[in-house]
Amino acid sequence: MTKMIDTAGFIASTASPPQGGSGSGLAELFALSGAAMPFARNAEIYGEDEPADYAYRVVRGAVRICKLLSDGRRQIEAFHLPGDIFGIELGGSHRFTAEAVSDCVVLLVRRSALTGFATRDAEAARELWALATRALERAQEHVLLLGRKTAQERVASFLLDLQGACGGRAGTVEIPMSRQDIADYLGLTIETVSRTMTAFETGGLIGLRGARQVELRDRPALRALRA
Amino acid sequence: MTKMIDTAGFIASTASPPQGGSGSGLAELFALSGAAMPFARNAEIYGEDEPADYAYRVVRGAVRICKLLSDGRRQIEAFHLPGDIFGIELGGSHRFTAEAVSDCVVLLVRRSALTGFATRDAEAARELWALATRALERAQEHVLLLGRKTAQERVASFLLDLQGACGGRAGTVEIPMSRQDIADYLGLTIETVSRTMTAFETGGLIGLRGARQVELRDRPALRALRA
DNA sequence: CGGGATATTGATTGATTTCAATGTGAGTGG
DNA sequence: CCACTCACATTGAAATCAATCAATATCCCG
Repeated sequence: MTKMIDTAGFIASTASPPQGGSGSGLAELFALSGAAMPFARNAEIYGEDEPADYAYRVVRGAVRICKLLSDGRRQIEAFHLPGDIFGIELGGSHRFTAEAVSDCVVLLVRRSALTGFATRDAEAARELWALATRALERAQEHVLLLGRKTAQERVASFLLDLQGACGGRAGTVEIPMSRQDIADYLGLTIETVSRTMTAFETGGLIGLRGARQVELRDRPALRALRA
Repeated sequence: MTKMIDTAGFIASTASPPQGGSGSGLAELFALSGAAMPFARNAEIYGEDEPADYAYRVVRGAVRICKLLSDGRRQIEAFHLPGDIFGIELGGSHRFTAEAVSDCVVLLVRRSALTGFATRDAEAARELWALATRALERAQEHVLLLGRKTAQERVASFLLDLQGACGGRAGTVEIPMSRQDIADYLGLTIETVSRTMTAFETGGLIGLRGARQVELRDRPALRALRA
């Protein structure tokens, strides 16, 4: 018996925070004092080693957090969807690059506002800790994915996570990112991702309506594959 | 120009915390009210899904945080060395298993003591956040390692990280874990780890004095390899 | 001085990458 | 409205790196 909803995915969907009472203080902070900023597809939101003076919250679209290795290799560390907060750093500068996967809108608040808030309000401080810990949990799942899983297992995991994150009704998932993005997230090549998707379709596990729309036809089989 | 000391390794070595003033409140909490507990090599410190009622701090020895997949595959998420704090969870239960890599001693404090401390003291709350964020940074580096790196790059990274963590003088590193542990951390097989080490020795990059002691002979070459 | 776990080395297999070509679809301008 | 184009995706064949299977070596400990 597994949980009804995978909590392990790359998206927390903090849009509507779970805890009751006063609601999410951080989300409120963004809502009240956040400056909305639009980014075009593939635009850089912040770059590696740039000063980390702001925290960000996705309003619309999707964002990728990634790093470029010396040669061309790129690793996407995480995707962020509406409601997700990202860009908060321990040190003074960003350790990764953030880019718009699609046209998107994010809210910005000054880092100082955030830390100040957390210093004054114990609940906000806990929320900040919870945020970091959630991010850690996602990164840990990512490690599990990359460490010892086959291409099929990775793609199956990815599709199920995506379904959990932006799954519409009826098991249809809109994929907001390119095959290259998926490959760089899963530690595979686009060719392998493509081949695996095709194999899943051939096997009746999924249905492909173009490259960006997938129907999860056999969720149990996908779950079994995710190892 | 790279940093003199890799901050990216799997060990923070929080033994002597960097910030001045009152010193580390959390470390102090462990020192004052922590209960010391010894574990034999390979003993389980806590198991996956067990209630997470305690936080832990390594005093002596090494600890591995890992998960066993349905089939035999195992992924080690992190190693913890003296000074490291581990086992703090967002939810009520542990998401991984913690085991003693070698005979070791850890200090335990009740989770409630920790959270209570953080609620009362803003500085402690920040420290807790910093702890989670450091763990996140390590996991992110781990993702980078596993995502698109060759066996050579992984082993080179590992050795350099280890040197940063428990490196004695003169570039000699005591490896506290088995080849199997290393393999399960790097997402490789013991055979590949072994062959890579041998290749490094043959190439003059390292010297092996038994399996558990390595001399980093050509650090620049190893750095170049770590990609 | 065994003896069993741990590590190294060797030969072969296999999954994924790489190289290469073809297909498809969205956006644009005639 | 259609053809063009360019980016993106799929498919195919070959190469490669690491895994697997198998045997031997070494080290630690009693």
